[in-house]
Amino acid sequence: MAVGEAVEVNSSCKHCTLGTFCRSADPDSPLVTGHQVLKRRESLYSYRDSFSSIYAIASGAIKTFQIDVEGKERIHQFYLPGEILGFEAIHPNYFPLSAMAITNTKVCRISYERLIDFVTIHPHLFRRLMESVSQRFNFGVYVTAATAEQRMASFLLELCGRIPNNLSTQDVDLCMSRQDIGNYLGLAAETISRVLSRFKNRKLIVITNKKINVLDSVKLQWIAQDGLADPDSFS
Amino acid sequence: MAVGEAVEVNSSCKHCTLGTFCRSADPDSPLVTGHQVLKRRESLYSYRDSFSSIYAIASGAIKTFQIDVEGKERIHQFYLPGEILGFEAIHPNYFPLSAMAITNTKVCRISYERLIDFVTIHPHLFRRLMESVSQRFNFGVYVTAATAEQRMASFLLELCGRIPNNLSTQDVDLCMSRQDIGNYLGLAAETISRVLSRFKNRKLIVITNKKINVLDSVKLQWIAQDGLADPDSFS
DNA sequence: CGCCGTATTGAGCGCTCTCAAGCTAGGTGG
DNA sequence: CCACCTAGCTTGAGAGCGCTCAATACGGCG
Repeated sequence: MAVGEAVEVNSSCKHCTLGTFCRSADPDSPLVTGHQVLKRRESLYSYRDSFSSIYAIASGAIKTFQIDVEGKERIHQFYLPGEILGFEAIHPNYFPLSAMAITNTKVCRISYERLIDFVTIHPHLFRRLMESVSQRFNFGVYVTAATAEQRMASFLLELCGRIPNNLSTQDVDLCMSRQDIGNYLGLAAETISRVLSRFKNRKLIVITNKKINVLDSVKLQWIAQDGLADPDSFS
Repeated sequence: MAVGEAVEVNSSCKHCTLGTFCRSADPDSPLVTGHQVLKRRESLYSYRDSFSSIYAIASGAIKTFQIDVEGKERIHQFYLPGEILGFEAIHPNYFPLSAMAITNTKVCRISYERLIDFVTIHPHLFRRLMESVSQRFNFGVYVTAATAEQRMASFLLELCGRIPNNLSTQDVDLCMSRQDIGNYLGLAAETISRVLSRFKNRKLIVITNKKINVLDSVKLQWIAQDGLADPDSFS
């Protein structure tokens, strides 16, 4: 997509970190310098790619990850609509993690140099950016929790809160595979499957294919906090 | 310390994220609005404290953590001289984690509102700040690694790279307790002790009290990457 | 309808945890 | 200056959670 092309607005834009900044600039120097449409499994950038832009998710979802010598994938983070990825690349000046679409995805490219200019002119954009960074620092604080149930409960609750337009905050679209969740939480895919089944049997959630409906977020919070099974749990 | 007081320079300042910005302002409106000296175990801020400032470490070290219902501590991050903490509090507008000195420590307080003003005037400060944020995002990517040895090796190597003035990059001052390291890596303190002993027996490191000397960073990197013991390891 | 990737479920093993007992180092007071 | 005291570290033994390997079930897509 050519630089300066008009930026269309879609439903997720109104929840985006950038707010209206991506559309408020003059046509010759927009903040968002292009879009990219990715199919599932397509790469946004790869380990050691040179850095010049960060990206905002317009729709879909992206995972950032490393591959170890044995070929095992360690997922560093998932990114959902409205969220920004690529900050990791600023300091080393290359991407230290690879990024791949886990579903059909559209991203907005933000030139880092242009972002610096914008921030200087618009203090409010700096606020938005730091809020996004701040939120990101709070993601995944639970990945070292003692038990698999603690990690999974925390993960589900966090996802509920991150999904834009989630009125009920009860329905989660599990766009990532069990393997991906496992690679994020430091657990085997089979363990993810088992824990979800246990949650289902305890009537804490309903699983319908890739969608999860949280029935009892209070008990999930208990589990997330201390890993103790609730009194009336007969796995 | 009164606002506007002259900011003294110590050895760690020249490696600080803020660079010279903390001293470059006019006396009526400095970026650093005060200092705080903490003894070991003293609290810098606590969970749910209201947010108005972030902090730069001048000397010493700080840990940020949560306490669960069972009283177990989960450490989110360690902060060393020159590093900045408190970003997590921007979005919720309160501190979602507690912060405590793990050794005698001195911090510089940075008013967030003043930081916003400064960034607008000084694009270079924005660059420094984003570099710091970027670095921080790359910390601890290994905490979900499969084995305890992988996590510990990665942790040691990361610490080597983070210590300011570390010419050899081989000596690490382990200012935190085994328990703290365990709470950070999601392992028991006993496991930390055992892994360090194994590294010592394999002649990968030398442990003298709280100091660690890395003898074979190459093998540590192998362990960090795939958890495989090297051929000549007789734990 | 049949294929293939993904998810589920089971059995057995192994790494890490827990519990517990020494050990070490640093600080305190006689 | 040394004995004591305490907190932290080390090391051992046994148990348990999650991993691996494997078989089966499911579901999307041609």
